[in-house]
Amino acid sequence: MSHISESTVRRLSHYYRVLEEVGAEGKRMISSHLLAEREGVTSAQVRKDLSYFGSFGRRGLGYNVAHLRAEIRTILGLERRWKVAVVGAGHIGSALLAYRGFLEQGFEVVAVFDRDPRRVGLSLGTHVVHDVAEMPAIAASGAFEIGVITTPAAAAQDIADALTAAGIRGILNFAPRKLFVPKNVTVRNVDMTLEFESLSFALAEERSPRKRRARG
Amino acid sequence: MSHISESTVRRLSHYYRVLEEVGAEGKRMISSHLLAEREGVTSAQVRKDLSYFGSFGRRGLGYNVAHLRAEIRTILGLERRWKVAVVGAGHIGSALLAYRGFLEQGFEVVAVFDRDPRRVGLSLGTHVVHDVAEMPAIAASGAFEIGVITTPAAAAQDIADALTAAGIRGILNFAPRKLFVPKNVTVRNVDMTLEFESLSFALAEERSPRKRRARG
DNA sequence: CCTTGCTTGTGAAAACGTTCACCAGCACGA
DNA sequence: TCGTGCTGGTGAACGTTTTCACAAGCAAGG
Repeated sequence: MSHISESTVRRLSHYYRVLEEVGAEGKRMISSHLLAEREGVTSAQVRKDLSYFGSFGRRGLGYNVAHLRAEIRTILGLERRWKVAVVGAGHIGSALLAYRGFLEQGFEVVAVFDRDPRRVGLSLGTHVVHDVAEMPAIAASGAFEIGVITTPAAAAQDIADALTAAGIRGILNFAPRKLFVPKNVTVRNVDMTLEFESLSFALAEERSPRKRRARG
Repeated sequence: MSHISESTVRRLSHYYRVLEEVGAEGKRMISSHLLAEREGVTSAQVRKDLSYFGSFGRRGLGYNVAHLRAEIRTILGLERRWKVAVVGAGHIGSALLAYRGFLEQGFEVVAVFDRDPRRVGLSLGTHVVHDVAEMPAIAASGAFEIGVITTPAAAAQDIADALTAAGIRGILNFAPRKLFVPKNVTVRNVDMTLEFESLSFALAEERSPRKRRARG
């Protein structure tokens, strides 16, 4: 087991949230069954996911809420603080900056960039928008580890290239476009257009389910 | 083959985008190999995905770009126009309203709601923010088919309950919380917190890969 | 100490998704 | 007309993820 599936990692994030809630409710212990129920998965799934990283529970008792939360926090790399740069100061970039939840989770925006001269120099929350031309130098200086791309789709690949060239190995891409990056760079996508279309498919299908095709 | 996997649907959306680009470049035909290359998957995957819905290509030639695009458009249910309501007029909701790309893809925002009396009545782009208390009646009148939840996490489930009670069967959830809905309702999630954490895991792992646990 | 009731951790099985490999079929040129 | 080169469609093989099912282990109570 040297490779953890992305599904497992995503579920760990979910478990983490549930544990926060459950902890706030004052519970000390939680069983895999209860944890699973609150997340809409099976208890075996919970135990299997956790088993990839160690044995955190006690038979007959369940999991200690605070302890398991701390373990998952470490597994997800949330113990340390990640420095983030946002490239693209449009609507999504601005919304992201305004969301204060990230800081609490260990993500700190340290720089904002945009290509548009009319935006450069503007204040966005506590940040001043820098010219994207300065980005490579700032990235190469080690000022941040994660680049968030909130530019239009057409610019996204160029930005990704610039980020990777500057040594950035983590990219969160909000642009609706596939990014090609070197193997040692990790990209995660947030694509609401995709989700809208997936929803459209599900709703359209429900009304007129496809028929089994005749054998050709 | 009565069930199409979500992965396949997502890839269809991606193919659709590539076809738009390729069409704009003036190409008439495209092979599964080329289409696959531009999307970062295998050609067998492309052919398999499409085969679930019919035979759209011609052996020796490939796929007609305009035709395949139209087929996928139909498959995804993008031929019709979907009416959308946004619940939560905060940063994300506002960013969403400002994004004009949705209309082009067949999604039209017809109403915006918020609970906060200070926001109700405000103009957001071409929309006036309504009180969320009016939402159930408007939803039940059939004014929209898709509800987008951009409220804080704590309110998300209540909104989802209200939407489903009013007959809405498609929900796009931006709140970082699992929504429980009846079986005939489809939920898709856009969760940037999750993606940040997944990225954090990948970056943390890269630096200190887990060791194979000793057998217990 | 021993029994009872509950829960974890995990091999094995099942389900699911992806890739392979090859036949069928088309255009083109000789 | 026939051969060549290329491409789609698809059953089968493969790999991965999820679920099942049960032994191992802990707490509590008598």
